[in-house]
Amino acid sequence: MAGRPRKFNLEAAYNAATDLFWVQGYETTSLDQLLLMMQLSKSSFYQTFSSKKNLFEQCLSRYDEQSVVDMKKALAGAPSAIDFIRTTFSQLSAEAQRPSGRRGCLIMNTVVEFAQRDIKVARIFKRNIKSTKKIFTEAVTSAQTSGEISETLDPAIVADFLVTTIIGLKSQARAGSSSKKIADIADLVVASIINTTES
Amino acid sequence: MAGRPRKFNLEAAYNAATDLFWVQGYETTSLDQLLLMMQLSKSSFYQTFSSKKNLFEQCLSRYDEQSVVDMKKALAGAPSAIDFIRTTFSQLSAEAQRPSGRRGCLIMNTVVEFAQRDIKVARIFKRNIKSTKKIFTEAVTSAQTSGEISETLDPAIVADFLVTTIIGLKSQARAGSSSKKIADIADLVVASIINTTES
DNA sequence: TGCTTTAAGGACTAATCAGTTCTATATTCA
DNA sequence: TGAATATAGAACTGATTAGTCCTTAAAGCA
Repeated sequence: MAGRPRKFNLEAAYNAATDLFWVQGYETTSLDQLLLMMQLSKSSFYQTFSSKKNLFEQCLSRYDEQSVVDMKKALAGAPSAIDFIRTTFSQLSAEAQRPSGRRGCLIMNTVVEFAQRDIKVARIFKRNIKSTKKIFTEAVTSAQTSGEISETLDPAIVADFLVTTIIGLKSQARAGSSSKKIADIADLVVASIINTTES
Repeated sequence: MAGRPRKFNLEAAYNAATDLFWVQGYETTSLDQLLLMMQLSKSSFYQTFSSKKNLFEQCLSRYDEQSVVDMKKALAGAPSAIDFIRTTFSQLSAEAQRPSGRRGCLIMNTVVEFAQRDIKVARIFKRNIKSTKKIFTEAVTSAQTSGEISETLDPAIVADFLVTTIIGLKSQARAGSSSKKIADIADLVVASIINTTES
């Protein structure tokens, strides 16, 4: 057993592919572009990833997992729950200053591109939304306990509201809205959940 | 001069094309699908619309103009500015019950698909955002005068905030979120701008 | 040395794509 | 009637697509 070991960096190849899909979408990204960016021959590509579609699904899953890990880490490391929320939103405007922050959300981009017609994509989207919502629900509940968010609000709905605004803000970033504009909106979002009572 | 008059309905053809692009996006929609839905021969298609890209740009422009006309009409016909805002958001959840309400926003879908790489698309997007924002700014200012929204808030930022949440909610609708969920979030959005003070 | 696997590259397939060209027919007005 | 335009349909082009196949070389381990 045991043959020649893989020469290229699998992680780097996935990242290169993800970056391309993230900027261009699935359909618009050609195999040639992938091979170029991933620095792979066609042979190595198909031996490792089977197909363009399969690679894409793996990139999506990895993106999902990574983003959830990042958020959990951010919540766990934050001084308070409301601080986590505040930081999450202010990061959106900071990131919008770099091209990499103007790619939107890979999963939302994909949902827009594929809409209803791909079950695997829909599954990954639902999993990601569920995980994200859970983290924000925890944060909101915690902020309610410490009195920063009104207890009259349903934490699940506030979480959905926050996720919705993040989707909107990331879309705006992809569309080219200024970092300043995104910062202003983000501030209003955070202020609104702090001051709002009764659902 | 004067030859045989056009037999097919131009308006209906545009609408059929727009519906297809709206659901599927530009790249994924093939010429064959367009000819089928528009009920046109290839000859008539190219004679009338020149190219797939040109038709798409016209569909986008028409969508932009129509949506702005609709919003202006809604604002003008509403009992009050805050009522216009409330109705706009409750319509989002009502529409999400029908498949036609789960297509998202054609312009935002297009921006996600094309991102930075198409100037004409970017222009239409900016025009639409500007018009939409202007209408909401008017509504917010009016609601501030009548005391329903705090005068400490910047109407331009509140307008941007509302546009952002609409984008987020329409994306969620396209992604398949339930009408109930959208209604809950929409209610929170409206409540948040009514109760929030200081920007 | 053999077995196994990776890698690189070139040739190729089969499908699909938007768009063009051509012929024949239909319908309007002057 | 005749000029002008619309319609229909078929044939075709040229480019691009993802994916397969095959050959040759390299690199690991037993």
